[in-house]
This record gives sequence, structure tokens and C-alpha cells, in this order.
Amino acid sequence: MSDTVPMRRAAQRPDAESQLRALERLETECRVRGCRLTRQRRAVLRALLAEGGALSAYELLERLRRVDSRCTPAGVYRALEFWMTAGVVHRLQSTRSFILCEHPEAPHPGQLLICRECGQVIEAEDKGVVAAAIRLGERLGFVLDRHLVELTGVCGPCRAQGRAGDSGRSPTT
Amino acid sequence: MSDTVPMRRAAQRPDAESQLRALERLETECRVRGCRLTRQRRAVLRALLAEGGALSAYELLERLRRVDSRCTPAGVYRALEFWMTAGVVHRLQSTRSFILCEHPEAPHPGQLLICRECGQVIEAEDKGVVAAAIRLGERLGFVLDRHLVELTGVCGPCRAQGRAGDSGRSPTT
DNA sequence: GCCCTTATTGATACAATATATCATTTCGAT
DNA sequence: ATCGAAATGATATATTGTATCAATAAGGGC
Ligand SMILES: [Zn+2]
Ligand SMILES: [Zn+2]
Ligand SMILES: [Zn+2]
Ligand SMILES: [Zn+2]
Repeated sequence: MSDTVPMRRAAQRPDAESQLRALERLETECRVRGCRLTRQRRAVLRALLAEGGALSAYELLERLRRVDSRCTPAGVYRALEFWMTAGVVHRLQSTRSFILCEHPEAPHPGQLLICRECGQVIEAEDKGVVAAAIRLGERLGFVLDRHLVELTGVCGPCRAQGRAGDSGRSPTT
Repeated sequence: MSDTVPMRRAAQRPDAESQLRALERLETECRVRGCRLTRQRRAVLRALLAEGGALSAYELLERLRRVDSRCTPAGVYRALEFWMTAGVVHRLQSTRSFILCEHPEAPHPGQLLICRECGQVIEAEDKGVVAAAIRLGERLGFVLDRHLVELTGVCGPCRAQGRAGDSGRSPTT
């Protein structure tokens, strides 16, 4: 517990099992769509599963290289791109990192809640937020096709642990 | 109209005038808070005003160098950091760029709507979106202090011009 | 299994974005 | 005029993300 790196509630994500099942489904899905479920792509997915949270592309690269020293940034980004297109991985713009989708069954607009203390990321699919966003788009004449909603704050457990921070100020972009 | 670069509805932003007035206010504000409204910081603000839209840090650097060749990336980032803290500039995570706040009177959680055709960015302060986000946070036990909401799509004028794109698919992260 | 087509990778180089450090300068107050 | 805090200039470097193209490997038809 006296690690120098910020603690990370690892492997706490809902269901590694069901995600592996989802992976099976992807395998067939891929074949249908004419793209390939390759070693490297599996490796990226496995690394993200093992981490149980978000990883930057280069953190991912480091892990992959432990197994296969020939991995390159380009390869990692290509695999990530592939999975993002498939809706299996999301990119966290506010932390420049990547995380497994928790509902990879179907593409969906999601919201990512990030705890600035423990780094935990929770993915939500909140109808209210999406509806409000779409209404806003309509009001301003936009037809939206990409929702980026990342909400940063402090999660319950971290507040309970006393690491409250100054939660007094109003939410800002 | 046969330009190779994507058109940009420049200088269409609401009110360059009132933003300059807001700048005056900042000047005094700064003095109170013990920070300085310097040449470089003004330059960054002027460049963003002149552009009338979003600029990347290095696009900004290029413009500043036309006037003062000693500008450096660090300087630009420092000035941007300063203005972001002051709530005068927002960072667009999805395009790695920076844009003037349209309501710099007070800090606020905002939503940025980005047209993928013309690059136009509209800033909104939609109570509905903010309320939904806060409710979502509460539901998941988070106390939020930073809202990142960037909605990408096609604006009205661009759709009217026929550049509709495939607007059939559902919004995704 | 073997061949063929094509998606994917490996290797390398490079582009774009962002920060660290520290001596020097500037600003504003005394 | 002098002093101290804040900001800049200059330089180097870290981090993040792409381009290119020859070599490879995956999957489908035989
Ligand atoms: Zn998801
Ligand atoms: Zn936490
Ligand atoms: Zn604003
Ligand atoms: Zn447009």
C-alpha cells in the first residue's frame, strides 16, 4: 500500500467473463465483415482486460512488449483504432487513454465518469444526458453524430476515504 | 469558393466588441488577483479573436511569430493555460484546439457543438445537459467538478448546402 | 494441404502536441 | 532606485499520434 504510483481500483470492472463472451461474438462478427481478429488485436484487448481500467497507448505498448518485443506504436494505435471502430474500446480524450467498453454489444453514445483521485472510470448510458444533448443540437440546428461526454470528479469511495478535495466550486469546462 | 482548405465561417462569432469589453474587465480583475495581463497573453487573445474560431496551439504559435519571432510553444501553452484558468479560453479535446469563451463573464460548464464540415464551433450553456450530467453523477456517487461535453455533427447551413454526409447512423462516442 | 488475394504487420522515420528547466527580464510595490 | 514575485526566452525533451512500404500472415476456394 506504500506504492509511489497512484492507487488504482484494478480489476474492479463489472464482468471480465462476459466481456470474454462478447469477444467470442466479435470473432464471428469480424468474419462476417471481412476483417480479422488477429494476435495483436487480441493482445491489446487482453491487456486492457487485465488492467481493468484505462491505459494510454504507450502504457499499452509497454505491456505488449513484455510478450512480443516487436510491438510498435503504430501497431498499438492500429489495433486501438480497429476496436474503437468496432465499438469495443473508447478513447478518453481528457486523459489521452483508452478503455474497454462495458457494453460492447451494440454501438452507443456513452458518458464516462472519471475519478480524479483513484483514476476509476465508469461508463454510463444515460438516456437523460443523451436526450438533452440531442435537444440542444436540434435547438442550434445541428444533426449530431458523435457525443463526447466526460465528467470528472471524485467518486463515492474516494470521498469516504476523506480525499474530498475542494468540491465547493461549480462545475466548469 | 474553390479553395482547397475547408471553409471556415470566420469572424461570425457573436460579438468581438463585447469580448474586448470583457477584456477590459479582466485587466482590472487580474490586478486584483495579483497576476499580470502581459503582452504575450494579450497577443494570444487577439489572435483567437482575429481568427474567430478554434486554433491549435501551433497554429497560434505561427500567427504570433509573424509579430514576434521569439515566441515559443511553451509561451503559447503558458498563455493558454492562464486564460483557461481564467475561464476565457476553452480547450477542444476532440480537435486538440483552443477557442475563446463566448461568455467569459463567469466560469461555467459549457457544451461545445462542432460542425465537422465547416469547423464552426458554437458554445452553449444548456441547463438541461448540465442538470442531466449532475443527476447522472449523483446516481453513480460522483461529485463532479469538470464537465467535458463536445458534440460533433453537421450544422444547419452545411446541411442546407447539401453536404449532409451519412446522418443516418446513431450517435456514438 | 496448397495457392491466391488481401488485410495486417514490422520497421523505420517522422509529425504533432505538450512540458521541464533555468537564467534573464519585466512588472509592480515599497 | 531597489527589491521580490511573476513571467518570459531559450533550449531541450517528453508524450502522443501518423506515414510509408516491403514483408507477412490470415482466411477462402480448391
Ligand atoms: Zn461503451
Ligand atoms: Zn475515486
Ligand atoms: Zn465558455
Ligand atoms: Zn457547418
